[in-house]
Amino acid sequence: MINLGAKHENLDQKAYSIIKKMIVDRKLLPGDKIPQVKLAHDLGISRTPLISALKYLENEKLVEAKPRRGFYVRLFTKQEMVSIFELREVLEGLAARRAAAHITDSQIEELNRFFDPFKSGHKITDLKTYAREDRLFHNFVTDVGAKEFLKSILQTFNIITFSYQVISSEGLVRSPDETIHEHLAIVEALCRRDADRSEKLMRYHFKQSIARLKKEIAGEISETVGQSKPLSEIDSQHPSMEHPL
Amino acid sequence: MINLGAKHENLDQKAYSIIKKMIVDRKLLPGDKIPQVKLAHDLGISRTPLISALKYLENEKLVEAKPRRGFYVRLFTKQEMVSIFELREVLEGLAARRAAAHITDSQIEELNRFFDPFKSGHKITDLKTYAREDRLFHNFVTDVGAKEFLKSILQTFNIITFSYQVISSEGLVRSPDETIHEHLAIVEALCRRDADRSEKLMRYHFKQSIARLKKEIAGEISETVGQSKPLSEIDSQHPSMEHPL
DNA sequence: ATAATGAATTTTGTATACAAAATACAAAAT
DNA sequence: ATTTTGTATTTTGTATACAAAATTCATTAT
Repeated sequence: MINLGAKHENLDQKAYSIIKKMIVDRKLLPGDKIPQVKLAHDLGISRTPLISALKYLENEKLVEAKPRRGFYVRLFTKQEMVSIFELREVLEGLAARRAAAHITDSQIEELNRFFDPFKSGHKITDLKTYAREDRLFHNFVTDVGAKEFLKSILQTFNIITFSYQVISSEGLVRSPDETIHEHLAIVEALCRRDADRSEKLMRYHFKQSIARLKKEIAGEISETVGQSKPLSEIDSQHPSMEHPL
Repeated sequence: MINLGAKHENLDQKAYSIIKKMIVDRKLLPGDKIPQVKLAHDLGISRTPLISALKYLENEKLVEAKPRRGFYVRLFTKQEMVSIFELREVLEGLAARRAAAHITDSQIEELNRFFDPFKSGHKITDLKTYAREDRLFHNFVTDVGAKEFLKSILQTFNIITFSYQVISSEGLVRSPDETIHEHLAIVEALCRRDADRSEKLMRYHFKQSIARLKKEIAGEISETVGQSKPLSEIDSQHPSMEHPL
């Protein structure tokens, strides 16, 4: 039995962090019912602060309250995932622009080490590790470029995205071989502190995933993920893009 | 399986709506402490569901929890208001684009009646009525163009904006005579279902307000500098101005 | 007069109790 | 073998109790 104690932080805040981590780490899976009595007991607290934490998570959309039947880890439809990606496109675009403008030298060093194991050009097979790096990368850009409001919204969406593992394994919408070049291009733009390009590339990255999600919904694509065009062909491939490179 | 009674509201949801309305209606002002016992008594409930409601509002940033000293109606600095407007620019831009694409004929009729009392071209003196129309207009675009996530974020920002009445009266950043043309132009673009133009005009509308807010802040800082504030304090204020999110 | 001290009072954070609702399960009916 | 009904068990929503912390306010000291 874990005992959180009641010293400085309130119990509901601690419960909140722990439950959130359980969702991120997939100890609690989308659709799961939250066992209040058991969880409260495991955490060594009463139901009161636990319910406070769940209220908080409910507002963050990570948890859903069904009246008179309890709290459930939120499940998202593919349509809802499209909505979330549309928001992430706009918001992480903004975060990337800000990040490019404010990134420090030491943060650039750190950023340059992202995706190191995947720079060889070989086909990427370790989906799990790649997905982790993907998540950490997006969180890093958020941390550098966003504060309070934007940060809290994006952190939540990031969790939702990677805990949503229906479309393809590890929550990846597209294959690593397809996204690695986009990721590296964003890294490069950020390291060069090119705000406009960072934003455009980040948006493009999301536009591609949104297009893929929509295709999945329309049922026009098979379970095996396809191959995309190299980044250099973006302009000619997408004349209708609002922000061509 | 149909679930008929799944909508029955718990006391915390009712308390949530009422407190939210009290903030919108300025019965509770930014900075005010929430008197838990009194409020619970007034609402005829115990502190338990009241605190649940406050947790919810805390996550929505309408209320702030100070550990061991209670809940307060959130107060925003001008810098934070700039952050919120920058987010609104991006998000309401998205909402406007989506609204233009999805608006129905009857919604167009409704939209066309917005700002009717202010179309005469005469100087607008009734700030209170104009501010109300302004708020309703932005909420209407949100309702038409946004679902779940975007909608709940924007509704909250809309409340914050209009409950923040420091810059100018009724929460308006700029005068009606300055914004009425922008509002009418957005209405027209939406009624023509011109998605690109709707987004562009909505963004422009916000960019103008952001510029005004930044001017106000810059003015205050130069005044402060004029009063020979220590250099260290000026330095520490500078980054949060450039990097508000 | 202002500041410091320290009871008295209020408020907060949390546990617990309990009725009402939901769920699980067993027995009876189709 | 299902479906239905009835009952026991669990879970939820909410009130209440209470220790610990914060606040108030009167009193004493500087």
